[in-house]
Amino acid sequence: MVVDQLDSDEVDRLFAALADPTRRDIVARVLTHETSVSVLAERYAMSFAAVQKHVAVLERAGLVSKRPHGRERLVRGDVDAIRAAARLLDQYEEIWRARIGRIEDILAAPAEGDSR
Amino acid sequence: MVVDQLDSDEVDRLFAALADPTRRDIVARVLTHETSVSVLAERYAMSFAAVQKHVAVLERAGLVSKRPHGRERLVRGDVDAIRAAARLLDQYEEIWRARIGRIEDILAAPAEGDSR
DNA sequence: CTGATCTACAACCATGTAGTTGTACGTTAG
DNA sequence: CTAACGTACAACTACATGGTTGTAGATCAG
Repeated sequence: MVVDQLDSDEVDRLFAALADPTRRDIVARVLTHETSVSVLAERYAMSFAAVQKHVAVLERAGLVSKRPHGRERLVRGDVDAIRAAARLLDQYEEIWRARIGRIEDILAAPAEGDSR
Repeated sequence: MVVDQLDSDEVDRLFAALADPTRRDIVARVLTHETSVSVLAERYAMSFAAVQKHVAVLERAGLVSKRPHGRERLVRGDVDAIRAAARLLDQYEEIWRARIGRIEDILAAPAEGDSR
């Protein structure tokens, strides 16, 4: 299990990595099948090197990891990174819910200085 | 409520907008307080125009919206966009869980050709 | 061993992004 | 009315990013 406390740079890399359709597709694929980079590359209308770069971005973000298998590198998705991102978003929703509480406080309090 | 079906470009904009610490901070702030752009700008060590641009990025991503209030524009966070992003991530986790099912199938099946 | 395959990496180009400053315009305060 | 304020937008710089091609090192197949 991965440490759940992400610093700002890690969050940057996480969301930035997810902000590209090719990379999201790669993540979805390697979450189910561990796949070599070259097999991945066949699926996309770009060069092998371009796919390699996308994988590197995902790896720096912690969304995938590679392991050597003979001459190929098998890429596999890391669901923990996705959960960490999801937790982040949940925290924003909690901030939002806290606001509701305050509004209800305001409504519950009798209007002071209601100078309309 | 916002339409929940996001196309690829919208997802790109969503995650890209979240991939910046200043923008995440702005979102957190305006989720609780509706805040003018100039008041927001005081909080960050950059020019007013730079903050304005960040707000514009967030707006294009659907994470905030602006409403005119006299000469100022009040920015408020939209939690629906955050929920949409969270749902996206949940879908990746579901993809991952589906893989588990398949692994269990493999384990359940008697080993064929178990040539160790 | 030799050739084909998979990967890594560097160099390069085009484009987008984050920041700046400057200008212009509507709105509020006095 | 005039001055100050809040915003919008354009132009510019610096740098990151997504793509390319080319080269080189490991590893596998025959």
